[in-house]
Amino acid sequence: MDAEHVGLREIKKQMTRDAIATAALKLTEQKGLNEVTVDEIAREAFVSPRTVSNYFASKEEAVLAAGDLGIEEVLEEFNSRPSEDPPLKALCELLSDYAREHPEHLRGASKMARLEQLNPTLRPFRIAREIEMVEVLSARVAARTGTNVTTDLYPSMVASAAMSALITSLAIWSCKELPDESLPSLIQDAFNMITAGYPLDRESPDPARTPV
Amino acid sequence: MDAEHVGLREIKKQMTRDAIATAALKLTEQKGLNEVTVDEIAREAFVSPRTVSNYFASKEEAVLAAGDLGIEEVLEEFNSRPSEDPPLKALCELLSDYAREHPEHLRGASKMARLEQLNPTLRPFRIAREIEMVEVLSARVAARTGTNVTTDLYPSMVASAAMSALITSLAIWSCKELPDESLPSLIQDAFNMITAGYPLDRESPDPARTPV
DNA sequence: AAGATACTTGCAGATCCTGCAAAGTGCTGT
DNA sequence: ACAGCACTTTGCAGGATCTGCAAGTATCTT
Repeated sequence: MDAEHVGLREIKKQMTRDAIATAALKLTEQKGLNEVTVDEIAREAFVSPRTVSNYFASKEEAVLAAGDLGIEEVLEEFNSRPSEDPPLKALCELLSDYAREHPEHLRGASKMARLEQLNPTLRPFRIAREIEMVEVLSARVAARTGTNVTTDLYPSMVASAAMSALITSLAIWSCKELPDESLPSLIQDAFNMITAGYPLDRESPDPARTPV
Repeated sequence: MDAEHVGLREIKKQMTRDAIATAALKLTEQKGLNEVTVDEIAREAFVSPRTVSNYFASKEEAVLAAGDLGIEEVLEEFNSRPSEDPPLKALCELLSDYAREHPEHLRGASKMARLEQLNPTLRPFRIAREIEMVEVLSARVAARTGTNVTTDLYPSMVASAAMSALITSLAIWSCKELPDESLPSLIQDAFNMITAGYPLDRESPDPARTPV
């Protein structure tokens, strides 16, 4: 069995997974998640209700799977590129590059944000996924810097700060309806605020804030 | 109707709420949340199953309600004490003072952390609560500093960083089984790392890390 | 081609959650 | 005190979710 070789089985599996997720997302956009039943999603995706449960533990997870950014890939890259740069610098570059090169994904993210406001049931699950990523990231930061996740403050706090920079940037960018091009620099601003130690809380009277 | 006057009704309501939450926590500690049914919780708390649903939307929320720290109160104090100090400084003081004065609550927190590892269903709900607090905090930071939650990076990032400092400190303190007295200074270390701009990511080669 | 393996499906049972209406309990004004 | 009001508890019914299990179907390996 080659590592290259992807069987028909794998392909079909991915296809039904996508079909279910897409169906869930579509129906949710139409009627709101509360009005959508698993049976409906199943019908829309041309599978049995039982199969839906085989792929997702709940409606919510199905919807979220559809709105998935490729952030996992970014973390993957962070992992596989063992540069000597300090973690926050590397992450800043990776994320702002990603924002520059894949604006589609990020448009999708802001769509999901709106969907989440309309369907609060989604929140806990989305956030749980976010936290999982932070934990993965913490471990990698620790590995890179020779620190220890369970005993040092550093790795967890860096991971959390980086995620916060990304999420906050996205929220502001989406809320202000800024053009795609401005997102990368907004992300850089956020990271700068982190490494600058949150100027408003130090000597400088003027915060690094983006004016309205 | 005085603002002071608390009717018998209110008292009873709070009591049944506590009874249900306590019952949920107790049973979960005994058998694991998966093996606990709402009916059981109801029996343990001497109420009908329907009443359990009246108070909590799910078993998970009932369990979490039992392990509630008094962090809301701390935020309350942050709100009601309009000092001129920068937010991160004020929060650092408030939280480390709180850790010094109410170690019981924080012991409870680390118990809940263990419970959460054993019962992963709890995670999404706990985290969702955390995020809610971050959002409240963001709003207050914004109000204090004259910034805007929806257009400025500053308030959300500060709130998130502060929560991260608290959570990470608690995790490490709990994991290392440190004495109660050391928690406040650990929290201060975490806040120092924030305002110092995460030393490892700047010029200093030596991170502000706590050695094993 | 044939056996092993993995995916899909239907069904049954347990549980959860909600609306509704009836009964119980605390509250308020006279 | 007591009558009327408001809120809470409760049981019941119905719809929905989730899981294990067993049978059927498709894919993979040799």
